[in-house]
Amino acid sequence: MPTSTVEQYIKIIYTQREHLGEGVVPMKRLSEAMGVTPGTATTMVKHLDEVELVRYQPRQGVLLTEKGENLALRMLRRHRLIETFLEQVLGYDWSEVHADAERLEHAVSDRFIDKLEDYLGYPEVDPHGDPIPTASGAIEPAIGIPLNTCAPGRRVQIARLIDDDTDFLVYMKNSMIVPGQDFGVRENSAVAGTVTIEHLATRRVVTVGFEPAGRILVSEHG
Amino acid sequence: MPTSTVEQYIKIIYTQREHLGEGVVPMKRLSEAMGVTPGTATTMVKHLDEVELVRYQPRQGVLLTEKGENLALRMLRRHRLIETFLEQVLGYDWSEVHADAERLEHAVSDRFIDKLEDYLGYPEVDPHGDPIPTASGAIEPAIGIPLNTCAPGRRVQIARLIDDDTDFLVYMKNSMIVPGQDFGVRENSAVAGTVTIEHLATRRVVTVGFEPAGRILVSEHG
DNA sequence: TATTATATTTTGAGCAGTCAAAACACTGCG
DNA sequence: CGCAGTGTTTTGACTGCTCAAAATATAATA
Ligand SMILES: [Mn+2]
Ligand SMILES: [Mn+2]
Ligand SMILES: [Mn+2]
Ligand SMILES: [Mn+2]
Repeated sequence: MPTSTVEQYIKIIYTQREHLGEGVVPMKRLSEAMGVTPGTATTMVKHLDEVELVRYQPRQGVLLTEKGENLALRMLRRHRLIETFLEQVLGYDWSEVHADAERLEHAVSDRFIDKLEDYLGYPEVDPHGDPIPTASGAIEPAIGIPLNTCAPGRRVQIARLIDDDTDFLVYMKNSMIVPGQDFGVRENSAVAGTVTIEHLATRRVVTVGFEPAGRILVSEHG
Repeated sequence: MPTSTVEQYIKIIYTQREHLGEGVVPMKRLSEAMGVTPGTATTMVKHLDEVELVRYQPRQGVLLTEKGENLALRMLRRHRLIETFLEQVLGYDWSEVHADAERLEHAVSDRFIDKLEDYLGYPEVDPHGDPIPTASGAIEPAIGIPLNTCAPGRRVQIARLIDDDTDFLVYMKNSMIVPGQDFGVRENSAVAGTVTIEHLATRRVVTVGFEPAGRILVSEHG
């Protein structure tokens, strides 16, 4: 059985790879996402290669094997079902759900997760809009396009927020930027590096920087 | 913050001490309950003494300090609320609840536990009849007297079962010996080393050995 | 092409927790 | 008292994970 540390590395490699869109995950990126020195990540990744969870190309980076991908999806499933439970059942604030899930995901059994999923009524996405893999490892393609690619005049609905950073989530929540809310794009200025949107229900206008706007995923409609 | 290992040692020292009734907990007992060699327990206990969680008397045994007792009660609270959740909400079988709680108790936050307690409606005992400490560390004295001290003719109600061993619990459950059930004591023979009781609702008769009968705690009534 | 900056790997060390086995210290007899 | 049995502590070693800092490779720039 993999240790919690191994589980965490594998999950991070999966999500970083998703972030990147293509290619291998370089060590700098991995070590930063893990909060660990680069040397530590190198050592670990060599070990993960030994046990066939990743393929490690020295001086290039790392990729999940089939086996690694399965483990990653199992972890994502755990993480997201736990988040859903914390929010919907225990009444956690939407933005404080992440830290607790980060630890619980390594302590629960498969039995726990399957019963929890049943109790929750087989939700398809977690509170941040991320899709929840099934017990067999199937996952819906994550929906949404980055807000910073949307032209002025479009109407959009918030679909997902990348949920790594609590401060980011708190800020977005205070600005009504949560999954399901409808906005109109007012301005999208590459030179100014900002995107301005208006919350349709409250007419409230918010301006966010280009980088954070990339972590707000929306579906265009209308 | 204490590690999970430290949490586990402290919790075990508390429950072993409770089992013993009085005096210090000797190393053999501790190491067996922890599933660890005696040398390991000695090393650990010296460290726990350093950080003021226990008082260690070499060649005698170990006792919790005030600080250690607080931690123990916090762990017991976690363990028992989690067990209650697994049984009442997720629908775990009464006898398979323990193993999962054993890991989860080290991964949950205080926020989690307090919200869970609220969600469960502030239960007073867990599925095995063990009292649940409050957030401030208060605990009801454990109720019940050992079944092997009950005279023939008495009517008793099952109050608690010592929940360390799954096989024990499964057997008791199959014999209707679960908290809340009423029995009549038919025989209590020190020479034979057995106690025979009859389940009043079904007239079913069960005989158990003296040692296991000591782990069945009942309240006499009627 | 030579130089510099950056990413990566290697090396040596440390911490928490564990075991096996040897050394030691107390029973309680005979 | 002396000795055996049992419980306890000590010692040396190992695993998993980590860091700091030195060594090395690659990419970028002048
Ligand atoms: Mn995690
Ligand atoms: Mn999420
Ligand atoms: Mn435990
Ligand atoms: Mn219990």
